[in-house]
Amino acid sequence: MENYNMVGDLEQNNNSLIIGELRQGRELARQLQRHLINPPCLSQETREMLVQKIVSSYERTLSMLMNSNSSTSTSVVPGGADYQQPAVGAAAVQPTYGAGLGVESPPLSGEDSDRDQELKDGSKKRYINHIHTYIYIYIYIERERERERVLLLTKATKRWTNQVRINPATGLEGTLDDGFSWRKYGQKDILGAKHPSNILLCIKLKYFMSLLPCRGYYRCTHRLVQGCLATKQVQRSDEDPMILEITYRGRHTCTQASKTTNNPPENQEPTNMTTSLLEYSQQALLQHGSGSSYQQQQQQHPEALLNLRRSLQVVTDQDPNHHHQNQVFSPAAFTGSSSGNYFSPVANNNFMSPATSGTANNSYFSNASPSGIITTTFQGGSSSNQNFQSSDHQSQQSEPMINVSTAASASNSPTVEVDIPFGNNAAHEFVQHDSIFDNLGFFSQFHPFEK
DNA sequence: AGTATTTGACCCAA
DNA sequence: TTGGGTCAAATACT
Repeated sequence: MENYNMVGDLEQNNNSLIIGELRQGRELARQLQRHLINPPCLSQETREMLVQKIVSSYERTLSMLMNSNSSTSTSVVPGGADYQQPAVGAAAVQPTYGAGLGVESPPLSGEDSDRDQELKDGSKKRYINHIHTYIYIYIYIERERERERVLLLTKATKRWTNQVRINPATGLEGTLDDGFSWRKYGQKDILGAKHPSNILLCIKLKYFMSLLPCRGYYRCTHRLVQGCLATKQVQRSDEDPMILEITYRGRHTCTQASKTTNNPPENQEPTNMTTSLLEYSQQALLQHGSGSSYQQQQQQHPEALLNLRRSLQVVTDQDPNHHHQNQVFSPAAFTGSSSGNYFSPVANNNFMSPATSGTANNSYFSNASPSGIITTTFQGGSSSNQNFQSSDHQSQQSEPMINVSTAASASNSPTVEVDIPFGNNAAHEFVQHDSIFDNLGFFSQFHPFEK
């Protein structure tokens, strides 16, 4: 009897402690909630301290529960004369919690077994509720942290812009491959754009392949796994539709930053970007000259070209056999980096020979002019322009092959995918050009049915 | 099946 | 209210 009372007292004490811990945890969570919902008035350290306190509180509670369970399972005999059922609050912390933690509960017997089982189930539910609450708080805190990080990135980090000029005579001049892998997460129309955004209107106005003025949003592929917050936006320049603006934000903190020799972390800043691009291009030229990707692409090309041609064939109402120019590309053949729709603007263009290009006319895609100008400018911080004249390229063994494949999104926003396989860094980009074909000279080069 | 892209909806600051 | 930026379900691709 005395022994039971002693155990009961100990249990009461333990329950009180547990309840106290839970209440403290709840209060801490409420504090944190207030500070997260209201405008931030706590430092990151204070928040982390609060979180740590909450975690500690729950850990202590769990520890007590475990102890409580182990002690009662060995010394308490349920149903004893002086055995006191815990108070309502304490019921939530009875030894039966142990079941939820994988700890065996004391065996039940006699008439009280059903009643104890009910208590056990109720306690388990409350326990699970506590755990859920904790998890919710944790998730909420983590989300807030992430939002804060992104906000910081948006407002505080440097931005710089890399501009790539599209030469009407030769196609895209330059690389959009910066050595990093990106994942597109959004696209928006650019308001106030000078060019029509309605694709039907584009067709009426003979804006064949006139692409919708929009901005693509990209983030580092490793954002989720490695928390890399680097982002970039690709859009056509408002001043010059033949210039693509690639605006970068934030440094890469992922493993790419260290692995990508072309773009070491410090070169993510505007000051060194030009140098990086120059070195990058030169290295790419060398890699391409001895690389095996060229052969591979040679083999891919005929089929790809057929796909391209099929996609360009649009039958009109007037003449089913006539290939009309003022139509939209079929999306299917042009999406994806591995579609392999290669055609090069460079002179040395063996892989575009008629023998392997099906019925497509080689002249549509090959151009006598070698690679022209890459205009690289930076905004914010230092600025510089770097022109890569064709002579630079000709001095190399081989020129970089520029894969320009056309693509159309489901939103009727045809895009031009520029895939420049520079060595192993053959990242691809989808770039919006809404007036590439406004220029008839440029248009005529890429349209295989009007020459 | 796993991964990437598209795209309408949503949030928020100006 | 509007526009920039992001989310996330649907879809496409490999």
